[in-house]
Amino acid sequence: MEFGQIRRSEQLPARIAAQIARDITEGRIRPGEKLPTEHFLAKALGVSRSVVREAIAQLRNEGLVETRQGVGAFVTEPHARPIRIEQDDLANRQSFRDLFQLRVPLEIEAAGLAALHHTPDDLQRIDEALASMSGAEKWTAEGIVADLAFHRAVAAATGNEYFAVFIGFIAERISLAINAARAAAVLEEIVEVTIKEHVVLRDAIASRDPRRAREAMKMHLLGAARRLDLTLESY
Amino acid sequence: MEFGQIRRSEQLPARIAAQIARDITEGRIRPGEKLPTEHFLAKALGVSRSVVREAIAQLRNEGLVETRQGVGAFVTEPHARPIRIEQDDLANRQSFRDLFQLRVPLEIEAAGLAALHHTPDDLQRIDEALASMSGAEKWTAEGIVADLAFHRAVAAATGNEYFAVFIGFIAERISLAINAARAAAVLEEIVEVTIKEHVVLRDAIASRDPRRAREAMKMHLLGAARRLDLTLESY
DNA sequence: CATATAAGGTTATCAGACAACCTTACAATG
DNA sequence: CATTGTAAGGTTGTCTGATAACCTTATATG
Repeated sequence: MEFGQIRRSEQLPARIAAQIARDITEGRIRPGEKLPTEHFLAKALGVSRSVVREAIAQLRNEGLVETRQGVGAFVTEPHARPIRIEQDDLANRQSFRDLFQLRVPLEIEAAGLAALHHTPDDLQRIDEALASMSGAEKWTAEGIVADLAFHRAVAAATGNEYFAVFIGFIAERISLAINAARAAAVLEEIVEVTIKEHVVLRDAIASRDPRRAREAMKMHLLGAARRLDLTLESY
Repeated sequence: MEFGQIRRSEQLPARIAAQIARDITEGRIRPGEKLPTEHFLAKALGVSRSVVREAIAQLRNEGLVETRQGVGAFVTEPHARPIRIEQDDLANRQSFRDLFQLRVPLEIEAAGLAALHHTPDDLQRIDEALASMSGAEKWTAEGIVADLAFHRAVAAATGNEYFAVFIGFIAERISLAINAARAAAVLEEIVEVTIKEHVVLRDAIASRDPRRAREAMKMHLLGAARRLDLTLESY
């Protein structure tokens, strides 16, 4: 039983912002159109105007609307939005598999780059993460942190800032989804295999042979997919 | 002189949010640390608490902080945040190259999956993007939109929601950065080569041969990198 | 026709109050 | 002594009401 994972209910501004955002992204309010006034929204939604303002501030920050004092809030033309993946998004198996599948080529490439570019500091960080993982007796929060740290250390060793950002982002969400879906005891047998594969990967990176590192990462991820009962294409 | 383009002075919440965000991203307030209380910030900054709250709502929406009622606002871990890449971020060549390098394995994998999974609708959308691109006389906004549409259509044909999300995000940022960095005339000669490579890729996907599709995407992207004077590792 | 002013409406900010929640300290109980 | 309950103090979340700043439209004036 894992405490500290209880979700707090969302606050009013966030809920209202999400609802308006949905209306926008689903085309019910189109670019150039004006949102109802703050006063109207407050009345219609049964909240204070402050809450509406905070929601609109969020939408403005996301670039979904722009406000003109004295006139109103207008929906902007669609443009690039950040990538977000909430824990709820990965509750269904298909989405989880999709993200895992995305992870594979990224981390294989990262392994190859890490073999080419790692520094002694990078290797030390990889080793520290490995050591933390060996110490974890079970697939507990510590083990998850160590597994994440290992993958992040590999990504950082690529010397490419965006591999570090994207892999850190993806690996964390996958780990959290696994943790949310599994009882700790079930994962215990997986840890030993994972550590072995991590060691092989570490050694491959240290050998500065990118082909070997890529192969080791591929084996590790395909093994992880199998252990998670995920079917991925192979060719 | 462009009227209607005059920048409105930023509102107080946006300015305060930006300042706090700077303090966070520049390490003056670290992950896990608590922000000063709303009351304190309002007094220190000489604004009302509502303004502070709107600013914090923005930061919360950006994922930079999380708030706990009765306790305070805390800076989140970097990997808990959404992925954002602003156009400014790609103004320096190293960052642009890093993102391009990240793009390569993703789109190669996407080509393979698209070869396996595409539907007739997917293929039609790829063809429509190709047709739009052939019609563009120059590397104009239309050409950029068509190029993006092509890559997005390929990503959508994977049948994997996250390939679509991530590749769409990355390809768009790269296209915008290229557009910002180049005069239109300089890119004109690139268009013809790009179209040829797109056609080869399209045919490879349609053939349902993932190896051939991957090879075609690899050639296209490595060619694009060469044309952009980017040096990528090969192995 | 052009310019100035007034009126009405909307967003931006301010101030103050109370609700809900959290943390800490202290008292009561077994 | 350990555990449970309660009170106090502080913080965020929401509400109410007011004024400032801005925008648009209508009307008056030269």
